[in-house]
Amino acid sequence: MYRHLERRLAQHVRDFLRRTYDLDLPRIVIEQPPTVELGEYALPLAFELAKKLRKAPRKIAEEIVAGIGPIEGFEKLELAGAGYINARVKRADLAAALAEDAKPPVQLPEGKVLVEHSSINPNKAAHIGHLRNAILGDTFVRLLQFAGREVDVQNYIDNTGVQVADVIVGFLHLEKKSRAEIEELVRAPRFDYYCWDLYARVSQWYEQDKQNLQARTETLHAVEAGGNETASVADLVSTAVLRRHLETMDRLDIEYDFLPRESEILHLHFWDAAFTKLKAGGVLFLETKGKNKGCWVMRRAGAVSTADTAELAEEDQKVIVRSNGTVGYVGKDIAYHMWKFGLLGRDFGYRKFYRYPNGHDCWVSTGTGALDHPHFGDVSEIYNVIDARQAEAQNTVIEALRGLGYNEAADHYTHFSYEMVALTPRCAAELGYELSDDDKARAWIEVSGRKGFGVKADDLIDTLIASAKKEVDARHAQLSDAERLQISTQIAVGALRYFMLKFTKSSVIAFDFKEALSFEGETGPYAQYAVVRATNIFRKGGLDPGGGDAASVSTAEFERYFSGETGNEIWELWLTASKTSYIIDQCIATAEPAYLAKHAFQLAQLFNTFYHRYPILAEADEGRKKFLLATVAVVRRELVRALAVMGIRIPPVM
RNA sequence: GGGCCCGUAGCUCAAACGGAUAGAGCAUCGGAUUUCUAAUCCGAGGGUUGCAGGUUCGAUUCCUGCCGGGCCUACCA
Repeated sequence: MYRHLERRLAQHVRDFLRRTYDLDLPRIVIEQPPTVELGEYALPLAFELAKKLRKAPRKIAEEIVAGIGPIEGFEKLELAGAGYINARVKRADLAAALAEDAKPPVQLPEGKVLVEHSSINPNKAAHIGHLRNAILGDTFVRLLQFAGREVDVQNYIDNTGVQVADVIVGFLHLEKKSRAEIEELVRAPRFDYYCWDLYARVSQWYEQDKQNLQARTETLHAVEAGGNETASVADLVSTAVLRRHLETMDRLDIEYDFLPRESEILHLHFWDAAFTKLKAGGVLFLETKGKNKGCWVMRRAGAVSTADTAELAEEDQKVIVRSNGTVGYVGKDIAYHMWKFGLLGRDFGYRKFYRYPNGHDCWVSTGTGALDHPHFGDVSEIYNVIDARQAEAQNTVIEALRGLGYNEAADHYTHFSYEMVALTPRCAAELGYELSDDDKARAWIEVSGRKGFGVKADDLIDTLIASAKKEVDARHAQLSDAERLQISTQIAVGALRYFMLKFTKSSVIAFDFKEALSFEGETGPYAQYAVVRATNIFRKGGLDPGGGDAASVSTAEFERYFSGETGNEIWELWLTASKTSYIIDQCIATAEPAYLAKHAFQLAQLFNTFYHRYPILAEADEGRKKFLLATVAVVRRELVRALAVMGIRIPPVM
């Protein structure tokens, strides 16, 4: 509702400026006044117009306020300060619309959206860095779905890369395991933990003797080529680890629709199709001299030089095809992204891979697969949730699309970039890692899968559940253990998801158990608890928490209860509740889910203050009680909604 | 060397296109509970927004330079 009124206000102001001053402003800036007493919207545009109109800002503001006329849904406009125009909405009207959950129609862009996230190398257990990726990605999916978009969720699986080859080297060369032994291991619980340790050992083994790197090269070639025993073992191992990753993410209610794998990008010759187009389009150039002689190269994204591709200096070149004829990962990524936009002219085979407990199927790519399958790819917009370190590679893919003339696609390609999760030195020490003096002085230390340095995702989730369970056990001894465990899990997931979302994407998270395990203050459980309290009011009162019997407050009653100081205070709660879809729009437009986390916290905070100040069931005045109940119903509904978009559920009790 | 990001309270972070008195949480100190559950609420202290210039009616935000930190800059992915 809030965003609907904002648009109407902007439209009226725009019309007025055109009519009165013959001015066309592309953007009408609309803000929020510092306090709700001053109104619901603030327009600083008089300052901006002062120069153009050669008048004092106050004078312009006066003219606008006097001349704009009535606007549906608004009480009036007011002049404030040195030239602000504050708009007051008709509180009762907005509240009535909110109480009945009115949803003004919105225009949606055409076409499907594809979100790629997680994309964890299937050679070891997932860690906290992967959790940030998956939680950001999954939340963005939910944001888009809330806004009404159709979304494909993809998780790219690099099952033929160096990292998988390394762990296979571990099985075959270090441990000299037979296929039967590996098959046995794969069936053990948390097989990904085994790989975590083995992968770290392989890295050490390489460092002991550079000769050992020979095994990596041979193994990688065998895995890429396919159709041999090594590749078959690699498939066995990477598939088992992948399954573990899906299980881990499912604990957080994160699901995928499709898992495109690099093995199919290779074996279905996606690259050949892309290569032909890239050569024909002049995007790639065969270097004939210098360091990159014999390689097909393209302009590196961000290269300053404006020279032709053929004349680029070495440092501005990005090697796409090596001199031995093999293609690097950026090349494969270009082909994959042409497929995403339906520009490649080839498709994967598909088969079902994993069924979630709720019955949803996750598909995987294959050579020749099922005839009957959902249609993936061929979308109009994509978001790639990939950490900031890969910005240049992502931009190179975008430039390749542009170079081929696919500007429409390039314009709708968003690198959803976020910073890494690192460990505080204290956290690293707690985990038993030996730190150099240099490391001890740092603000954070980067997680490293190669060194086996990090916090594993399942370990963190287990710790959170155990910590929540202690609290739940102490508070709800009458419940069964299974019930207490389920509540603890919901709290743990709420805490973890909120923790990963409360930071803006550009902020490095310096991970610390103390903070992550907190259930108080600005946390997920704080917001969950507010909903549980709201629900309790209805339960104790024998009422429907949906607020069906509370939605019958008349406009006149709303007007009465929203006046005065108390009215302002409760109005602020309603106003904040009305902003959920507005905030969600902002999150999508800026690709920043943290705004929603802040919003949910703010709403929960206002509710807790309200809850403390107004005893509702004890309210003697029936009309006022009905109004207070309507307040709780609306706030509860919006809070449940906002949390659901963040993938956070509400426990029955806390 | 070049490119990108960051620097805000003791700590961890906010502040949408430049806007009204820079806000939260944690920590510290002081209060609130026979109540719709205290995983809560109220209050207090805590800031030269890294430094120096510039643009502007107005700068944490934009521009330039400097200081400090991180990442990228492989015929790895």
